[in-house]
Amino acid sequence: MRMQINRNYEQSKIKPVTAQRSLLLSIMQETGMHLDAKELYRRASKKDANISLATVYRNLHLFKERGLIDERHLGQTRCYYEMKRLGGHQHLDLVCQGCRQIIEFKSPLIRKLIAEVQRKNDFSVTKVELYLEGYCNKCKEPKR
Amino acid sequence: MRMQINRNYEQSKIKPVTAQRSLLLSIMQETGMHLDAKELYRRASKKDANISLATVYRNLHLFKERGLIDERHLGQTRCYYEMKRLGGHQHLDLVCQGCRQIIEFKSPLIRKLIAEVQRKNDFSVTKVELYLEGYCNKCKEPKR
DNA sequence: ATAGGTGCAAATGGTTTGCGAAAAC
DNA sequence: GTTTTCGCAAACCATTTGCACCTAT
Repeated sequence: MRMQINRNYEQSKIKPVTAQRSLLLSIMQETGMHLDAKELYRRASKKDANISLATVYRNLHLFKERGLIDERHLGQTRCYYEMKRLGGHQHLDLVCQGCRQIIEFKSPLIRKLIAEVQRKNDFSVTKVELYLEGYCNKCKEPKR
Repeated sequence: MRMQINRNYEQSKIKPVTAQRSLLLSIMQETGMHLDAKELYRRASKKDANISLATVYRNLHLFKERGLIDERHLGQTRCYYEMKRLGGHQHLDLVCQGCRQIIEFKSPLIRKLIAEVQRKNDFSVTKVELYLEGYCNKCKEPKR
């Protein structure tokens, strides 16, 4: 099966350019939000009905390793992925237990906290995962 | 199978007192650190060779629901559990990618950050999961 | 030509669940 | 005696992997 190949990631560190990789990256770029593997697979399948979930997983690992995307867990058993942002991409995710929306929260305190950890514990940070669960303003009134 | 029952959790909100529940809670209390279900099961099996992993899982859910323990993910597919601490138990976990140890880090910045979220986003926080991955002072010099 | 990627189906690992036997109250 | 839990094995779900085939370079 031969496909149109979008080479707009050629300058990146991804070695062999394949149709599947182009497709996956362009979906992630357009989407600009957290996607899990299944959802990415669902969206990719609309353009390439033969793409397999294994390919999605393999390439997510590759993209992560090459620093193109970030992985977050957000308290789920599955993982979420999103394109890496430039600059201060440190943020806190607020996961609403009512509507399941994910709200991003940025604050200078996050950078300060990370700096404090590095200094006080001599710990060199490579990955930041910060999230809170609770109820957003629309979903207040928790069940109990 | 009849066992000695430790009733020291009778005042808690756990409805029927069973030998398995007493055992599991006492192990968690003695241990005072992050345990995953398998490790808790391993330790419980030494005292009660017949206890099943399903019972461990079911009771971990129960304890969590009743507010006796906290659950954390720490970037793993499995979950870790620990007894709930009194007062400002908010902390950040540092997960070392070298030796896999988990270091707890406390800072007033954490409370400030959470307060800021509640105020600025009108988000009512019910669960806090904060962790960083990286290399501890002994494991510095990441592989690449 | 060849290193490496892909699809498929099977394997894995943590967690959950249906069910009949047994314990708690 | 009734309600709930327990142990077992099977089911689940996200993810990973072995393998034969195919593609990019």
